Amino acid sequence: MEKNIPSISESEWEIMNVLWDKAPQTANDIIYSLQESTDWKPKTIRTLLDRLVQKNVVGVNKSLRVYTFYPLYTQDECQRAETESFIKRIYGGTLKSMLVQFIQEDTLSNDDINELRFILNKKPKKQ
Amino acid sequence: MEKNIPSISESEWEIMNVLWDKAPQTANDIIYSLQESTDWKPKTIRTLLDRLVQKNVVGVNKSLRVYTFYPLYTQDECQRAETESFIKRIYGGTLKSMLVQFIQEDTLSNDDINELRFILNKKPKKQ
DNA sequence: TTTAGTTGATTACATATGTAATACTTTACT
DNA sequence: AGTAAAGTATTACATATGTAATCAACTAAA
Repeated sequence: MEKNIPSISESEWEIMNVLWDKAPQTANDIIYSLQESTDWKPKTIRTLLDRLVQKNVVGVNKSLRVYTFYPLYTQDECQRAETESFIKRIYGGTLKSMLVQFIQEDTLSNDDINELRFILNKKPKKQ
Repeated sequence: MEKNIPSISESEWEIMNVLWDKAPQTANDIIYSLQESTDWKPKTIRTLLDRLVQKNVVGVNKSLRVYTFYPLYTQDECQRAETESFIKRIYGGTLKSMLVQFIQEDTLSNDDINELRFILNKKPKKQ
C-alpha cells in the first residue's frame, strides 16, 4: 500500500501513459510516441517529464549518457488514487451512486452489461 | 442536451453542491453553509462564487438589494460532463474498464452489489 | 446627516499547469 | 582542437486555482 501519490495533471497523464506502456524510455522515445497523438513541441514534453520527476512520480536513470525514465507507480495505483479523489469530489464519496448513474445511462452496450453482470455474479460474497 | 459545460474546480464544486441543495441563495447563505464544512473565509467563498458567475455556471439575480445565486446546470449534467472527461483522461475513454476495476475491488458492500445487479437486470435490452 | 455595518467590486499574491524558448554541457566529427 | 549536434538545465510567460484583503457603495441606525 502506498498512499499520497502526487497529483498528476491532464497533460502529465499523457506522459505517464507512454511510460506505462513501456519503460524505461528516453525522453526522445517519449517525444516520438507523443508526436503522433499530440501536437506538443519536444521542449514541452521534456518539461512535463521533468515535472513528473520533480513530483516523484517518474524516476530517472542517469547512469548512462542519455537518461532513461520510468514510472514510480503502476497505472492501476494511479487510476485508483485519481478515481477515489474524483468520486469524493463529484459524487460525495459514494462509488455506488456513480455506478448507478452510469449503468442507467445508455453508454454501455449489451455486451458490456452482460460482462458487468458476470463480474458482479462471480464476485465472492463478503463478510 | 447541453454541451460545453465550463470546467468547475475542486473548490468551486463545494459551492455548487450548496447551490444544488437549495437555490436561489444569497452569498451569505452559502457562506453560512460552508462555514461548517470548510474553513474558508467569507471573502474566499465570495471569490469562488464570483468566478462561477463569470464562468456562467451560476446565475445571479440582481433585482433585489442582496443578490441571489442559482446554478445554471443541474448536478446531474455537471457530474456526467466531469465524469466523461475524467474517464477519458484516466481510463482512455472506456467506462467499462473503470467499472470493472472498481466492481472487482472491495469498496462495495454486498447490498451495493445486489442493488447494482438489480439495476443491471431491469435495464432494458437495447437495440 | 454622519457613520458604522453590510454587501458588492476590484486587486493581490502564491502555486499549478500549459506551453514553450534559451542557455549550458558533453560528445562526436572534421 | 574546434565546432556542430544532441541532451540536459534553467528561465519564461500566460492562464487557472486557492486563498484572501482592500476599496467602494449603499443602507440603516444614532
